[in-house]
Amino acid sequence: MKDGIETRCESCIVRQFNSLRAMSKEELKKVSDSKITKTVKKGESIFEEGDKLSGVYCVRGGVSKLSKLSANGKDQIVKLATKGEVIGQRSVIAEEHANLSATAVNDMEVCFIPKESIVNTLNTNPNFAVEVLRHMAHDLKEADDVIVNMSQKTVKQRVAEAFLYLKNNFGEDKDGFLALILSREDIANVVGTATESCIRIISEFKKKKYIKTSGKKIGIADERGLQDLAEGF
Amino acid sequence: MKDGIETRCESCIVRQFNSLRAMSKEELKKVSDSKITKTVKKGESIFEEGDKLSGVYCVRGGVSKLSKLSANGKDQIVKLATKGEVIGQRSVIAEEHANLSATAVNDMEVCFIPKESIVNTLNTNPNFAVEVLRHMAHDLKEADDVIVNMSQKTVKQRVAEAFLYLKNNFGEDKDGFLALILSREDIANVVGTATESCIRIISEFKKKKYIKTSGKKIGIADERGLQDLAEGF
DNA sequence: TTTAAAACATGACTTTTGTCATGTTCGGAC
DNA sequence: GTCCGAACATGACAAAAGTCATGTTTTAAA
Repeated sequence: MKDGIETRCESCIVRQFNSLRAMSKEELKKVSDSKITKTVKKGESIFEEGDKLSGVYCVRGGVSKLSKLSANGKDQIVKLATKGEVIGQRSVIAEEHANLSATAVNDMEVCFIPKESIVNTLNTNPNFAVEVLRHMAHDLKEADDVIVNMSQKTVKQRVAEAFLYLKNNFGEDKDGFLALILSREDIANVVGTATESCIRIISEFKKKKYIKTSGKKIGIADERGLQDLAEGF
Repeated sequence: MKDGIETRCESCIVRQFNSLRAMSKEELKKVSDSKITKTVKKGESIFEEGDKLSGVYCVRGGVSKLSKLSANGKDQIVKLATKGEVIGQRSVIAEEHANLSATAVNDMEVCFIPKESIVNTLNTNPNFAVEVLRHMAHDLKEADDVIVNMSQKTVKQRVAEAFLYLKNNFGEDKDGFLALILSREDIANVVGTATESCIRIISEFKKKKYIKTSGKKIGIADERGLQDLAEGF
């Protein structure tokens, strides 16, 4: 992780997507003065499970995977955080060590915001607190939905869902391939399965024309078909 | 669900366990004046997935399961809420329809608190907002951990964990049986497996002396053994 | 450009888990 | 007490998923 170019939060577009937009001008100025912009290269870690975080990270660009190592040695990816999302919030608010590790999936630019600015604003600006609460409520709903999918859907259904999720949240390039490129292993870790099983299912989907591939790029060829599959038809 | 006996929030012990303790005397008085105490009999529903909630429910006694129906017709139990917990909070805060159904696992007493009292206090009392935020942060961590367990542990490990969880969170009776009695089907729905698989594993655990049973009561006989099993040894 | 490591891919086999069928036990209504 | 339905239990089998082995292709570094 390396320090990067200075920018002001006040004029940062990314802020529109996250709870920082509920801050007052003065609060934002304080945050901006105390923040540090950093670049994180693909594969590098932002923080590790168990770390004591002294602040949060606002994602300006790139994508981070939030994952947790399980006893069997596999890294379950719990969430993918992209432009506009704030990571590390939960640990800072709960005053706990990080429960998840954050790793750059591709080159990233993040702003580190010391926790004091966040905690102070939380304690004095109810608008901000409620805004953060709303975001957390949303994350919790998503997590609950993931629990249901993990426990009730087959691996094949979950892989299909993962592709639809990637399309809806990260979009496609001009040739119709998913804009976010993940390794087969990462896909397996999102879905919660063995890498080999994941690869096998990708091969099957390709054979059945649900998807197309080109190198490690994957494109959705039959969205309706994938949807039906994910729903269990 | 039936209306019950009047009590005042100000003197309710249950409040100590939840975010209501961050309310001021006056705020609490308003809540107390607007709340309705209800009794819910075992098996009855408090609210259903998709309902528009007009308030939250504070659990005074008994246990509620929060579950979601999946496409395959099974009801995944996402959380068990007990004395002191507030349910429906997430939906009210996010201003969304309920994502989960709440059903009484045994006879319950709950207080319905209209959302206005909650929302007003959130917007004006940062202490309360932060307190709610902390609880939500805790729930989110738990949900993340469940995701990892669901995707990386075997059914056997998850059943073992479920028993340890029930012991730690609901305790045991004088004879060493788990105080919270769940049907085999409910256990299966917590663990995310077929009822038959769950029953089979219970039989196996009994044979191997990890647990003892008496009717539908289950007692932990070898906690260390169950822990090792849950960790994958 | 060569080359070694990592990522991708597939076959063969095992283990885990789900499903269907069937039977038993238990608890409450009558 | 008798009866009925729900919950519990178990066997037999099928399907899903994991593991191990092995080979191929990419990628990135020397």
